[in-house]
Amino acid sequence: MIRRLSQARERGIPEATVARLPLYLRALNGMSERGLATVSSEDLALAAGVNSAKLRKDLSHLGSYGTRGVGYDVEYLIYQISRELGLTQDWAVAIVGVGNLGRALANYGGFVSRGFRVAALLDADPEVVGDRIAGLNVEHIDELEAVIRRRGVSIVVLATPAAAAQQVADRVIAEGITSILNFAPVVLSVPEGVDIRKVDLSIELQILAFHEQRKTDRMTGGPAMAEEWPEAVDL
Amino acid sequence: MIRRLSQARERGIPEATVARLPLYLRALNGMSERGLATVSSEDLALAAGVNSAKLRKDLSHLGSYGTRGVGYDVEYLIYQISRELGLTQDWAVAIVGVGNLGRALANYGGFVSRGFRVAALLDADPEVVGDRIAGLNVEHIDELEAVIRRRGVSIVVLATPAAAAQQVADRVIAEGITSILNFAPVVLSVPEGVDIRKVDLSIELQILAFHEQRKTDRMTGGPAMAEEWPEAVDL
DNA sequence: CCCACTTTGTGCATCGGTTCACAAAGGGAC
DNA sequence: GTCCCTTTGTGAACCGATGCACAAAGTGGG
Repeated sequence: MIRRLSQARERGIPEATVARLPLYLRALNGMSERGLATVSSEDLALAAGVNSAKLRKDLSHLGSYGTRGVGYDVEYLIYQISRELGLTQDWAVAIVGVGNLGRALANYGGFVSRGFRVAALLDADPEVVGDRIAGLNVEHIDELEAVIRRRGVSIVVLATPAAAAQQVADRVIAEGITSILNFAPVVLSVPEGVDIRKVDLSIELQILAFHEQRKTDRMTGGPAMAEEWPEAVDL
Repeated sequence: MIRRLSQARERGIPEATVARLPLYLRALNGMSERGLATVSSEDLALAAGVNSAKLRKDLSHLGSYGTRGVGYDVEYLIYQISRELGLTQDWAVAIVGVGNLGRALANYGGFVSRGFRVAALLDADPEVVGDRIAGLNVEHIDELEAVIRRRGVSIVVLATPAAAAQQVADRVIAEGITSILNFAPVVLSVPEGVDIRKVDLSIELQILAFHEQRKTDRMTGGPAMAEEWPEAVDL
């Protein structure tokens, strides 16, 4: 008996595909709310802002869930993607660092929506420890290990100052955490097997500035005035 | 006369390289503060969390700024990368949407550090209009076009609710803005030539959840119990 | 039952990015 | 000046991702 299924799904969905699945899921949820029963790859791709061939190939990595001539069943696809992403279980998230950003994250609605639950807020500043934010008590960083264990936290969000991030990371990793979302502007060094995702506002701005400069250069000076640095004559 | 320079720099640094330059810049700034005069690709790569061959290739796209046998001059390289990224001029940034996130962004120190200046805060809620945040007056969204023009804003940060983002984007684009950093969880549709960068907290979490699930699966159930969805028998 | 039409799933060419490995280039000792 | 050591800059192989284009599979009408 030939196990056709495994052909597509057997261990390993491309990373680029994984990064787009949440996008598809969001688009599908919108369609579900609007009462759509099925959707074609063309329409879904449009809503998600990608090319339809790419969408089909992405979905084909999960399995063969479409119907030729018809499209994809919206609810069924939502279920499949959710399951693949692990959103059918719920994840307890701890936010470390309750400054402006940590507060914003704690209050961010889209967080809880699907699968994620803010289970703890921690900070080192005695001034904010004990505050009630988004229905949670802010706890002292000394409690970090205990809180992680007690609440079954499996994802940690770092919203601390840069100087504290590595230290906190080391502690949560020692406690068995292997998934970290880091907002602090530092390169964390972590052992094999720990997943770090980094969100860095100033890097995003710098990338924009690069392109913006290119655009305005093209308008005005142009390529000719490319070499206007002080010294540095190169051949 | 052969223009060897253009070989490397002529129009176009790979996108992947551009995304890493800010990382190098941050590492270099740290070294500069610690008084280091030169740095090898090996050391800089380590500090930035990348492979040294990749670092060298990245830098080679800007020009030939290293010295064989020695390494790179820290200050000089900072200057070159800054210039390439367009950080030698300063950019006026407007933040639209002064909720929790907008407030966090306005107060974020690393923002101003190099080249960026928060020049305006705008919101639709009359409750917050007039508030003073991070030394700025919050202005009403009706003033959007006027403020952009008056303050010479060239980068807009969207921290509005999802429902408002597209509308605000349309307005700022009409005003000539071509660089947008979007925190709202929507796919913006924009004309050719407008650069959008998207930061999406819930997508990052979902990607983490995917990997976390894989890891715990491997520990417990394993690959055998991969097909446990209700209906759906596939061949 | 057959035909025309729609839409998926995928083989294949292509592209951009990463990594290896090494020749070329510079520094310093003698 | 010559030799040895260090480190850059890059050619070339490799790898993953993208997009085209089409065969396969399904629907609906007559």
